[in-house]
Amino acid sequence: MTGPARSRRQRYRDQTREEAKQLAMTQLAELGPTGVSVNAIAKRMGLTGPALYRYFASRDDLLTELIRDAYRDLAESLEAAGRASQRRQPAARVRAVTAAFREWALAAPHRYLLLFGTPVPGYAAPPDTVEAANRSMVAILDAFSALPTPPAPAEAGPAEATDRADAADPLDRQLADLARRRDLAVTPEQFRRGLLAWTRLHGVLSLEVQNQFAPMGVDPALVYRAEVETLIAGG
Amino acid sequence: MTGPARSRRQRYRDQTREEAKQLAMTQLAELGPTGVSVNAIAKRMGLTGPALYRYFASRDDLLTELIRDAYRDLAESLEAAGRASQRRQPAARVRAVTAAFREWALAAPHRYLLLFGTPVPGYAAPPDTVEAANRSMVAILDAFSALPTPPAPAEAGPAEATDRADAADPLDRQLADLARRRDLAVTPEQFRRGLLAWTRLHGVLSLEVQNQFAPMGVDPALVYRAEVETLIAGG
DNA sequence: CACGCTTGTTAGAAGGTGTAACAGAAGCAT
DNA sequence: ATGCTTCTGTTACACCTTCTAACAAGCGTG
Repeated sequence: MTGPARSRRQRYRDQTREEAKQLAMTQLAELGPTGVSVNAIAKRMGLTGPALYRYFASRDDLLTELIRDAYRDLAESLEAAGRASQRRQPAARVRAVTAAFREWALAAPHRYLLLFGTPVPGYAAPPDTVEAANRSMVAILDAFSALPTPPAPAEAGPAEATDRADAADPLDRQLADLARRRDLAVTPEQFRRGLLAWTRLHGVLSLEVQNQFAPMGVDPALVYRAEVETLIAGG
Repeated sequence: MTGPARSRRQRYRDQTREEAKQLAMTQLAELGPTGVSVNAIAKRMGLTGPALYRYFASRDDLLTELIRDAYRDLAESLEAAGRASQRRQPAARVRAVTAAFREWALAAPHRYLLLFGTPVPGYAAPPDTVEAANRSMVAILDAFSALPTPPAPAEAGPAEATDRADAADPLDRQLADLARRRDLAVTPEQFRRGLLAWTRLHGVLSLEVQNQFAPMGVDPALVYRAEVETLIAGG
């Protein structure tokens, strides 16, 4: 679990980096993404500005680190919620994981926006962040894939090929491909539901976190709940 | 239609402001929200930095103006799509308006993120922007309210009070209140569907605009279409 | 002990926002 | 037309930012 016995210096270095990141997060919360200033962080740590550049190559590098951590933290929260509700009914699991998602977002709205809001300056997300995003996606997918397949409310033909689902819809075909490529044991229907969960819940949270519901007098919690229940019911 | 015969100076002033805003938008597209620099804009206009402060009180003021314009433009696009499809079937109208929404977002992703991404610095949205957001919301709501009421798939009791919908669900009650407060002639069910359209479509667009679908190998257009059709089918 | 890597310092370049003080042009009134 | 006022643009400056360069001092290790 613990690292390979870091040297005294390494430990101190890690500690300094950690402290800087923590201060950056509070600065992010207080002043927004543009308010994260290497200089200010350094001063609060009792250092001069340039000293921090021994620890982070640039301001972007620091932000990337925050994003990386946030992704990891989100994935761990969702996975933990999944594990904690492992032995419960599928619907209860879905409720647990989706609730964890919302709680994570509301616990630190700026952090949520760091991941899903505007990318900061010109800023291209490093490739490992997309992998991290996938971990969260899989956690949600996982919870949803335990649900029974929805009744499929008589789409076109009643006895039409539901089993030969691959070719039916182009989206289903893409999802089947993707599942194959990533070795995920989910049907396209399950994948579709997980994906829609992802986009729908994000839709609500993204607006909630930015207070876009408040002026409308609508309680975001109710909207979120409605979406979750709709998803559980089948889509 | 045209203003009250602005004076020569006023016209020139408006023209200068317009030019600055246009340059700001291209700067926004090229460098992101933090790249919008009053100084750089002024220089590109053949002015010195401080000169532009005669036209905009601050950088935030300029950004607010861009946001205001963007909201207005979005609302007008949606309303135009609604008008253009006025005499078509309800489902076709919904497809037209939602397509207009997506096209508007993709035509200028940075502009979309200006409205629905991270609020720029610390930045509090001026009150008139929320009103502008509502105009777009109403345009979408309008398209959806022409759809036939969904079959309501046997919720709890079969013959239960669907007419007395107010008290049934807290969300429906909030929506009914809101509709009353704003003099909107929509039922809670219609309102609910419009609101969900808003959040769901935003969910897809928000992720698409930030290329969060690309690394997954999923075509956002298909996801969007799926959401639209689901909404048309009843939610 | 002595050498070297790491960490910290100050100085400074380049660029940003925004204010102050001033010069000149445009509009308006007499 | 002349004069007054207001608007527009200038330069100079204060203060902030990121980030590099050059230098000093400390820690760890051979």
